Amino acid sequence: MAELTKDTAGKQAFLPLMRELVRAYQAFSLYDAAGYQGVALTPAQADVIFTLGNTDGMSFKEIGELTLITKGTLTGVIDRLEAKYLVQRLRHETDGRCTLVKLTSAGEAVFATQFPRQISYLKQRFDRLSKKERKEAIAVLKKLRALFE
Amino acid sequence: MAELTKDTAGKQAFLPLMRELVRAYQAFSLYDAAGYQGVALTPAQADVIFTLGNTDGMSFKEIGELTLITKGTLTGVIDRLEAKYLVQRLRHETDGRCTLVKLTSAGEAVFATQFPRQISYLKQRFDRLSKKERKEAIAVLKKLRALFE
DNA sequence: TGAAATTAATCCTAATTAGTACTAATTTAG
DNA sequence: CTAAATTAGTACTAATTAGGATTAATTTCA
Repeated sequence: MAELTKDTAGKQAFLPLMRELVRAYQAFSLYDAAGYQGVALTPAQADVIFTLGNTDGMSFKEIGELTLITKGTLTGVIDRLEAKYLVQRLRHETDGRCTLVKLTSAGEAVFATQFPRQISYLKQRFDRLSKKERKEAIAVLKKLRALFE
Repeated sequence: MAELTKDTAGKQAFLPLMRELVRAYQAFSLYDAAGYQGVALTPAQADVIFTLGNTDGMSFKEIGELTLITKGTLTGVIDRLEAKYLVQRLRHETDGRCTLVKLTSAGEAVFATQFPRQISYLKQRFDRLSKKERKEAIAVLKKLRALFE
């Protein structure tokens, strides 16, 4: 294949696939975010609450790995959750570098009501796919993800 | 199906699919963003430059529809591109409410070099899929997108 | 042991994002 | 024709994002 130019670059065969990936994710993301309308949680905050639910707390590092929120951002997200008394920072028992983040009882209560609520909301749409379709979609998405790792 | 609780919600069969969708998009997005390292363009700025390339300019509204950047954000993105002398705001001929955004000659030059560069960079990975795999992936992504519209 | 390297979190900056309110221009209707 | 509704863009706020510098604590290893 010859070098691409500004005129040929836009005609590459992979571009429709790339656009569909972006559109599919964005459609999902908008739907998900709409589920938090009227709840006093942003998607990032809900992600943290849902990650901490049913656990005894996690370090920033662990939360970051599970939610894919980077450290600098996470400090701010936890700050705002702490200001709402939904999580608390605790000293780590053995490693003084770590901070343990844990749901407060108010945070547990929010988790207990909002987590099932959001999952039900998402389930409405995802359950329109058959088991076979879900499996096929997972296989395709894994293949796509593997392209970039 | 009974009401979900905080204990059953996390066990829904659709969740692995949802996670794969998020991970696949994020892997792509990180790879794409890495392609702009060392170029003085952010992904959003590049998106606008690439959208305006090979055109005679577009209104904010048109750019927003194509890039999915909302109007409030777009004002800032265009501000920064204008500060770099890569685009210019022009008065719309017939509709005084519109502003026409157009690449400057510097902007055209950036488009002519960076657009093929980024497309080649993305193509390296996407071309690891066969034509058949791409078609299958598009079909799956369209089905996913349709769930949320 | 003690210096060097690593790790965890915070602080800071610049940019993007959504959303609301606002101004100006245009279009629509009565 | 004129008042009302719509449309386009800007201004502003709060939150998220990445990335780099910094500080404190821990681990490694010579």
